[in-house]
Amino acid sequence: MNKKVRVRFAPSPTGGLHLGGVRTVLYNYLFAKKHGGDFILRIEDTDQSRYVASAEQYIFDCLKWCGVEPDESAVHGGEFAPYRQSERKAIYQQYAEQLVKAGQAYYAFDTTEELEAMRQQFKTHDNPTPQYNYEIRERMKNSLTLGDAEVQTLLSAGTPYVVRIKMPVNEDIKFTDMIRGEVVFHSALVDDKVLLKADGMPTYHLAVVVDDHLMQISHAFRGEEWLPSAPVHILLWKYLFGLENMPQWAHLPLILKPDGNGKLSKRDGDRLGFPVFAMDWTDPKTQEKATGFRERGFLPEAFVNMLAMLGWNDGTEQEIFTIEELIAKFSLERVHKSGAKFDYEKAKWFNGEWIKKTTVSRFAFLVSEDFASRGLVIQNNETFEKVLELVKDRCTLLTDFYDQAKFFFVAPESVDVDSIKGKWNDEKTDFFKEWIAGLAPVESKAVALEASFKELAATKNFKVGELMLPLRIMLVGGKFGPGVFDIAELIGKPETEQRINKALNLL
RNA sequence: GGCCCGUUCGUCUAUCGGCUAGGACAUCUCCCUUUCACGGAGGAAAGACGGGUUCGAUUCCCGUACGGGCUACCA
Repeated sequence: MNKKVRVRFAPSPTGGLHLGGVRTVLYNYLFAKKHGGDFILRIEDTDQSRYVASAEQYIFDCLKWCGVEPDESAVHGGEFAPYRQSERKAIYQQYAEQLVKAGQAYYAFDTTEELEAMRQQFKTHDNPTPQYNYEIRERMKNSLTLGDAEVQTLLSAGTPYVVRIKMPVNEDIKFTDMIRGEVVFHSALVDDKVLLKADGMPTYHLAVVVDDHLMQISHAFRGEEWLPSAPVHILLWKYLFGLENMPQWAHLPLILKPDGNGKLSKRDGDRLGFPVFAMDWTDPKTQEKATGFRERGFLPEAFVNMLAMLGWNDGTEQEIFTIEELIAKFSLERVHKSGAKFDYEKAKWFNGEWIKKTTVSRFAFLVSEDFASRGLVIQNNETFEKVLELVKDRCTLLTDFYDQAKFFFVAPESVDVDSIKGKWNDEKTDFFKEWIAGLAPVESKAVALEASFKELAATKNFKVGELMLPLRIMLVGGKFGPGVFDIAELIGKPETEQRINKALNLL
């Protein structure tokens, strides 16, 4: 390994960025940073008709939020620009031509209808989906079966064509995957994949090989779903740039649906009620909306931590890692081979742990934004942070703070007096009136409030227990929240008095 | 159908031939808390199956079964 470590991620901008994608980026990033290398972001806008600039921006925003920004990309620049496939079109065409000239690829003029007819014709019970392979290509309309003159005529007439790779008839194609070890494919079982489409754009197969070479990629990470097409890429490397220059491959295990089986899809989020995208995402084509982890109230540190553990661990029992720790400890040898079902409950647990260990000032602003979006504008940041500190142990998502802390700023709309009505009497009413009247007009500390409360209860022969729940319900509205006297201290005497009186009227 | 990959508690996983199979999430019980959480203690819960190799297999090999991925002019 004498090449500088250089990895890349190549998202399709129209697909958003979901769990599997973020994890691939993350492993790329961790590996590059660990080895002092670079992380490049290339955009797979192969289908120009669907290319949307805002969707590309979305990818960058997600990576920025996650803290795994690329060193080089269409927005960051760098020595291997351009980074959008659409802007590299001519480069791919040149390599496709080179392959055709060398007899390693060929022009194919078959129309969609002709391909469909072929599939119908050769379809059998044992072979439901006939492939355009070494046998079939002899019976199709391409530069292998047509004479040179005819091919030239078609070409000069502007007949649409694609370039297909010519798979060898009998060859074992093997390579060593960094995660799976040696993998062998037989060339006869792989079809003649399209390399260059009729619109002149490359398919992923050509683009990935050409760009990995030109961008000097040393290690290539991608999902396991790409494993079956690896032989095409290996062959392309052999033909174009030499196997000795090929990056090392790592095929990552898939992230699976929590229920049943299969790859986690965008749909599963809606169906099961959890996010699958890093941030809120609107499909540019269908306008379908999907919520993101960020908007659901996840801290990026927790999101990244959770994703890192879905397919890797350091061999110890540690589960909470900072990104720096992940970089230091990440190793491909410890990446798992089998897919992992996504567990939203565990994801929330990670977030709860991160909220607990993070100082509130780090996310106070985010929470205040959430409050504001629900119509509660925070005026005093100092008390706001005190409140967050008080309730943070009860929150697993940033959006939980609203329900847990709302009553500090506005009196509860509904007060659950039913819970205490049954055992209520005039003596209790008198107790509360007397207690509140006896309080110092300015601020009182929680301990002082508690002492005076207990003292008065004792002189009036009440058990403190009979009065604590009523006080809580008066101030909070229900049976939840942190210590009552902490609440009373923070909301201040006038507000405390008001809430008590309001509740007494209801009783 | 074909090819490829995989298989330890419900879920995520540890184990690189010696295992009373460990941890975490979820679940259950108890404790703490004059609320709800947090926290603490404990319980139940796993090596797909069949053959080898070996003194000894969860671990290595081979079959079988099951699961997944791919099988487009999508990535």
